[in-house]
Amino acid sequence: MDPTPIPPAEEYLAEVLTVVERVPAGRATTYGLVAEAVADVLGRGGPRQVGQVMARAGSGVAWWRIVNAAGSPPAHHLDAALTELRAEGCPLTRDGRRVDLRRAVWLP
DNA sequence: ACATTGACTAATT
DNA sequence: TAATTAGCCAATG
Repeated sequence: MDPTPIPPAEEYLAEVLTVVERVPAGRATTYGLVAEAVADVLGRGGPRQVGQVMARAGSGVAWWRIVNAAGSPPAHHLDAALTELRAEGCPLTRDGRRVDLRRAVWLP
């Protein structure tokens, strides 16, 4: 029988979204950490793959809780992300342009 | 099969 | 602190 008619990319997509859903409001995590969590299950993928998935995911997911290692949300919707994060009470840096990962990071 | 691309990261300057 | 460089992994043309 065919237990997996699921394309690898779709499986990876699903796993990434699962991890993203676990990030609590008011906290944030990085592409790299999500990639590691997914790799623990699927054994493949890296930060760039997570980014690719998020780009495809669109709305319906809390994409603004995923930031790069420096704490900056994706440049595509930087202002929108900062607005959402602020609304959730996510700790930001003094200049208010990035997430203060030292306090806000959530480990998968 | 090869080259290009991308919501990345870490090290260097 | 910010800009640049090199490395990385899979999707796409």
